[in-house]
Formats: sequence, structure tokens, C-alpha cells
Amino acid sequence: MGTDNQPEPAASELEQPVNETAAKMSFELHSAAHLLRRNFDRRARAHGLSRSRWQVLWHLAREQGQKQAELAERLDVAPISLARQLDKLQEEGLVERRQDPADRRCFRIFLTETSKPALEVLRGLARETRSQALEGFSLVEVEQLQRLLGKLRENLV
Amino acid sequence: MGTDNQPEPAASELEQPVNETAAKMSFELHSAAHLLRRNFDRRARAHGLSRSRWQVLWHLAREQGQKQAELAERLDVAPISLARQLDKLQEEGLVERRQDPADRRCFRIFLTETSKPALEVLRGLARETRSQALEGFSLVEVEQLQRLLGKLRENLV
DNA sequence: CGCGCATTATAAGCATGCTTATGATGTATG
DNA sequence: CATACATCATAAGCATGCTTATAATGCGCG
Repeated sequence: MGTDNQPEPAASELEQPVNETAAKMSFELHSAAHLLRRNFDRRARAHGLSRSRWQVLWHLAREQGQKQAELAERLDVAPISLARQLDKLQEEGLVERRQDPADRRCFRIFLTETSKPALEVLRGLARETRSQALEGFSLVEVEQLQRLLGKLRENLV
Repeated sequence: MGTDNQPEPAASELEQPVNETAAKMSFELHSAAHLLRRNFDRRARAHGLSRSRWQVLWHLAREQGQKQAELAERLDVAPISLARQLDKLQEEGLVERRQDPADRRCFRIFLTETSKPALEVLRGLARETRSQALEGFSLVEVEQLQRLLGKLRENLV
């Protein structure tokens, strides 16, 4: 309130260029993520693994025994969508639903032995895609990118 | 070939940490892009604009008069998918198909006056989402992020 | 000119996701 | 204990995308 003719000089100077650069950044982010997904999907598809299927397996590999509702939340998918996917995966013997002994409403989801080869394949594909995406990046750049994306993510959670 | 006991020391030192950091980076990228999309989608949805609809409008705002096949390629969508989306948009009067006088097979797609308010809304929503995503970012950081993502995108094209 | 082939838009049928509704089961509160 | 409410999985119906197939039209080469 001291100087009434310079309310927020820094803001007005920065606002415009930031907004313009922000638009480009936003485009790059969408584009990069899209290409990364597509790159991986193509590889996975050659092994008969569609996105919706491998995402379930992938998350289960990190943590088994979750309830469907929990798993659906982590996958950011509607519970019913997961339920139908699990129907198919179970039919093929890749996962199994086990009754929760303490709560008869819910199932706990587990991977079967059958799923192990698929998971190995997925890990390999992820490495391939990442190494292609990050070709020519220094370790510092990768860390920088990770940090900035993490910050951005925090803002949106 | 000079020193046979140190084939590629730099590579073996870097490979492991890069791979680990790369995995985190990859996660952050997917996560950030997903949240950005979701953030925008929620806002857009409150205005009755679904993703598949506003994406078409958005690209047309940049360039009208394209053939369906061209537009589909830019949207990275199958031609048939775009065709059906256009059916609906045309039905609502937001876009129009004009016969190409030189090639009777194809249509040229144009926005109508009716679509202008929707586009204004979209521009506003994009600004809101971006400003939320980039809160606390310096201009330098935004530029850095844009540059790194662009580099990553180039690797995947 | 004419015939094969490419291109454009669309159709049919499937996969996947969502919203809303429902039945079974748990939990809390009077 | 009983009744109201919450939660879990699933069903029904719609939206959107894809693969493959098809009809109309353009194009190139003999």
C-alpha cells in the first residue's frame, strides 16, 4: 500500500510471457505423454497386451491383495470398469479374486503364477520405451524433468 | 581397445541410476499429463463439453477447411471415429461439412458461428488449468520443462 | 481410353470407459 | 436389537475408440 501506482509490477511483467510459454509447455506435456503411451502400447500390443489389461497387472505387481474398490481408485477407473476387466483376466487365469474372510462383500485381488511371464515382458517393454524417450538426456536433465513434473503434479492433485 | 579392463566405465556407472530415475520420471510424466487432462475435463464437463468434442473444435479453431482424413490424422484418431463425432457436431450446428469442389469424395470441415461461444469457454478453461498447474513455477522453470518435454517428444516421434 | 490401385468417407461389430441403479452386506445410532 | 445409512461388487445402457469391410471416386500407367 506504500506506492499506489505500482500495485504488482512483477506480476504484470511476468503474466504475459508465462502464459504464452505455459501454453507451449502444456502442449509439450500432452504430446510427450501421448507419444510415450502410444510407443509403449504398440510394443505391448505386439505381445497381445492391451492398455487396460496391462495396467491392471502392473498395479497388482506393486501391491496384491487389494479390494476391487481400492484398486479401481488407484487405477483411476470406475469400479465397474475394473470389475469387467477382472472378469476377463480371471477367465484367462491371470488374476484371482479371493473372498475377504472378514468382509463378505469384497474380494481381494491377486496375481497368479500364469501372469508372471506377461509381467516380465511388460518390464522389458517399459525399459525399452524409456530408453528411447530419454536418449540423449543427461542424468541431471532426467532428474530436473522428474522434479518439475512432480511439482506440477502436486499442484493438480 | 587400449585398456581391456575398463570397457565403458561411464556407461556402467550411469546406466543404473539413470534407469531408476527414468522410471520415476516416466511415472511423473504419466501422472502429470493425466491430472492435467482430468483437471481440464472436469471444468469442460461443467459446460457440457466432453473431451472428444472439444478436441475437434480446438483443432478446427487452429485450421479450418481440412479434409476429414487430414483432421483425423492430426487428432491422432481413426477416420471413422472422427466421422461419427462430426455427425453429432454437425447435427448440433457447431461444424459443417462442405463438399470439396475439386474432389467429390471428400468434405472440408468448417466451424460455424454457433461454435464461437464454446471456443471462448475452452480458451478460458485452458488458462485456468494451466495457471493452476504452474502455480509457483518461475518463468525459467516453465521454459526448462517445455524444453525437456520437447526433447523427449522428438525422441518418440 | 481403360483397368488396377489408392484414397475418402462410412458401416458393422467389438473393446473399454462412464453414469446411474441395485442387491448384499457392514456399521452406527437410537 | 432395529432401522438408517454407507460400502462393495455388479448390471444396464450410453459414449467413444478401434479393426476390418465397403462403396464411390480419383489417379496412374499401359
